Amino acid sequence: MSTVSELRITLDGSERLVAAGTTAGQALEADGKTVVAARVGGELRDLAHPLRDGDHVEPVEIGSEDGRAILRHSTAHVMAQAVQELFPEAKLGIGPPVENGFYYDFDVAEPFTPEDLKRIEKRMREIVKQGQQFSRRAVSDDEARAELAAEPYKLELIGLKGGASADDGSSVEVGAGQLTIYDNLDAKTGELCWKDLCRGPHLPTTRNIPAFKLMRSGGAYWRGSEKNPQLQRIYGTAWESRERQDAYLKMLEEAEKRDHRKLGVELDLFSFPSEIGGGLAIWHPKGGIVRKVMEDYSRKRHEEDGYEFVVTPHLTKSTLFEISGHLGWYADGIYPPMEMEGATYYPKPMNCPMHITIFKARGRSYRELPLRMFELGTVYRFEKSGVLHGLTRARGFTQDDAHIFVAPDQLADELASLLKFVVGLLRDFGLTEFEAELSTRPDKYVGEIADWEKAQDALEHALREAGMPYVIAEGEGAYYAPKIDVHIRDAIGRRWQLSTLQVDLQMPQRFDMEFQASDGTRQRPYMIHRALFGSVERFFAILLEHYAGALPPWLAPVQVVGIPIGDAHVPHLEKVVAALRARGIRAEVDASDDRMQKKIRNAQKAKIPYMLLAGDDDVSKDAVSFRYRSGEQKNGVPIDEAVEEIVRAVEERVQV
RNA sequence: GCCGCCUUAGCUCAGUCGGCAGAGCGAUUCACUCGUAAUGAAUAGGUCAUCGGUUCGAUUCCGAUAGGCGGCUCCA
Repeated sequence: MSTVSELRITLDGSERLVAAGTTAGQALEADGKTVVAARVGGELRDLAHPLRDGDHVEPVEIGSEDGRAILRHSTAHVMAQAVQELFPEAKLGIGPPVENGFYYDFDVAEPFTPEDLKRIEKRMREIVKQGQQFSRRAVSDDEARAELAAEPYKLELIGLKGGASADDGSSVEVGAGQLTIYDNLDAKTGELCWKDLCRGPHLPTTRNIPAFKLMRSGGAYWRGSEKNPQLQRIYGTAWESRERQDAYLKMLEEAEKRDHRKLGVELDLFSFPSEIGGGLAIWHPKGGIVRKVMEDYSRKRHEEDGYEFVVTPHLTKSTLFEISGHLGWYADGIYPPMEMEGATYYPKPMNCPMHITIFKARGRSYRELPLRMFELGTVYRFEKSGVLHGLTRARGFTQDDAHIFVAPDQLADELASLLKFVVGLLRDFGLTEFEAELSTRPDKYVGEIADWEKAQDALEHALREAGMPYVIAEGEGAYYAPKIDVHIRDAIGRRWQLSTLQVDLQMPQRFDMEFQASDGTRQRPYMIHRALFGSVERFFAILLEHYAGALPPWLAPVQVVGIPIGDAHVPHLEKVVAALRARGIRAEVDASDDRMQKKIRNAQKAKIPYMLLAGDDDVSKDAVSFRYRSGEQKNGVPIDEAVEEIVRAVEERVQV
């Protein structure tokens, strides 16, 4: 190898000559605060990485996606250092960056307490202040084993090298190539303070961590498997500025306030009484009416779009789920069987076999296709107690489930129109941001590749027709079908998976479905599974959180409350409310003996869209005065006009 | 299901270093009749989650069970 005194590098697209031995950080003139790492030849590197002739160098800013991941990973190191200083017996698991933060797993005898977290965080702040340097050092496997002899989990990772996966986070610690250890060096003396097996890169020093906070701790299985020992995981967050961190914490606070379980109690919508059982909700009148409005609207739209309505029982003999294969593959999620008169019955976990049975009830002609069956079908799935989460993860719920049977040549068009239908309906509920995922054939699949490709092409065609942004999730499809999942973003930026469209290549075959084609031959239909809300309960919960409980008028359980200034004004308001009810508006008069101000407060807390006040002035003019949720008011509105305003808002499904 | 934390009135929570418990809101009743976020007063309401142990005595300490919450795993 010849020694060169100058290197030719490409910096942000333009060529430059720099002295031999120049680091990425020097070339980028990085101060370590804004630019915290470099991308050299497409790979993320420390700023201290020495450049070679021909390198392409780009800066990585701390606020970028990569920059934040590096910041969070470095913060995880600082946390692990603090933990091992305070708990010398703690063994290290892994500590990767994750969305919005990072975690590190530790094997400790006693789980961490909130007080422990405070002590750890305090020690971390000291380490950050010390400005310890993150220093990279390449080691051989044997050297690493010797240095980390006291870290059994790290030794296991060394053994895994190459096989490390992004799934369990282990790839953060060991890459496929050379092992590296990061030493934390004292800023003044250069003395070794701590070290960790790590692929990097890292921030230049701990002082480059602008803001962080420990969030919570909990148990976590080593490498994500129930069979492995349980470690203690500490979660933290870290950001490029105090402001960004505060905004994130505020978002979490806001999310907590919007928690549908909390709003469900406050607004008297639903509950999960323990005497009924975990994951089984009862709907109170106020929640029940919202549900009814949602379901009615869904039915109306389905009717307009050519669906047929079917109803199927909640229990079925085992036969259907034996044919479908669910009893073999998903037995864990199915409630235990009931034996009756020599037969075995199950509560149904899905509706599709029932709908297929309806298809098969008689011979079908190509003239009937596409045949679209819709049912608000209640299903029961056994979910482990630890996973239940309000209405979003329940044991009994109602799917807005449709199964569409098409001739093969109808698939593409049907999918395209389905997707438009889905988006249209979601928009009507006030959701505006959609993203889709197209999940393709997984490694373990059934069926013919040609069929898979045809189905995938049809799904992709549908996405383009609908103009929906999408990403391809390679290999993420179900074993029996590719699918489109539609995600929405709610008012505070959270992503929720909602609708799903699956092209099923298996069920028609398993159930030996067929229709008679125009040429008299019998052919197998394609089947599309389509849930739009996913489940009515879950969608309700998402809407409630999206709107923070302040549902738009068309969905609000009580749309109008009449508030009299004094008792004498009650009859006047009753007249107004009667006029509203005649137009289908859910309105009532608050004739309780609270003071008017208290009634306003109550209505405001109940997030009622319209308060209509009336005193002597209004009565004399045959008018009412509006108070909106915003606190704005509009006085002396003639009754007819007031009714029209409210009816219009409900009909147009606008938010107010 | 696993790890941790929690469970006191309908709701939100205080409290008892072991001596049979309190507030606010809500509910009920009475008075007040009021112009845009809480009128005042009175009353009712609790086997302190359940079961067992320690103790002269347990809501309080210990154990088990159930339910909830945060993670993990899972999510057809």
